[in-house]
Formats: sequence, structure tokens, C-alpha cells
Amino acid sequence: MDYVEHVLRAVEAIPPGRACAYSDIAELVGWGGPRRVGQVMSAHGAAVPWWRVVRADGRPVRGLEEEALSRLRAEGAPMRGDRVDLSRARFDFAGHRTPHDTP
DNA sequence: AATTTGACGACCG
DNA sequence: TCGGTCGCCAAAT
Repeated sequence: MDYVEHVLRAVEAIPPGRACAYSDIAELVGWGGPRRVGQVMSAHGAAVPWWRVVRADGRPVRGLEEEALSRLRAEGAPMRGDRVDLSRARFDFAGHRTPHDTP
């Protein structure tokens, strides 16, 4: 059960207007893999801002593209067409710093 | 015990 | 950029 909590905690830490990939969560948690994270999100993601977790190429969650897109756009997340521009939107957990803020 | 199945990802043509 | 292919990891069949 602990694994689930770690994943959800990580997702909750993502601020509005930012996003990160499943692989980023997996890396932060340290075990399991992106697919494992996906399984957890599928089962327990409703409780957290799931739309801020996107695929590595920036496309939103499979199956919930519509809602994810509208929420992301509403938050002002940097988008590139129908996908998140992760180069700008990615949230860097380590140190709580972001690529955008770093000079 | 073997196979299929995901809210995935890297690589290659 | 866009697909196809293969690797990955755990859970459900």
C-alpha cells in the first residue's frame, strides 16, 4: 500500500500549470516503473490532480484527453497544440525547482 | 505456471 | 513527425 501513497503524494506536489511524466514519478519514487505508476493512477488517481501527469511525449492521459486538456489549458500550462510542452511545464521534484525558474 | 493487459517509454526507419 | 516494435513491471486471467 505504501507505493500507492508515495505516488499520490508526488502527484499532489505538482503545482497548477505544471506537469510531469509517468516516468518522472517512477524515478522519484525509486522503484516500480512508469507502467506501475499508470496502474496506480488508474486505480487511485481520482483523488489527486491526475491531469498534471502526462505521457513522456506530452500527450495527456489515455482515455481522458478531453478533460485533461481543458483542465491543463484552464491552469495555463504551457501547451504545444494538443500536448503539454514538457520542456517548459515539467516540475522538478528534486529541490522543488523548475527549469523555468532556473537562470 | 503461462499469457494478456494496461492512464508507459525508448528506439528506429 | 508519425507509426511500428520491443522492453518493462505488476496484476489479473
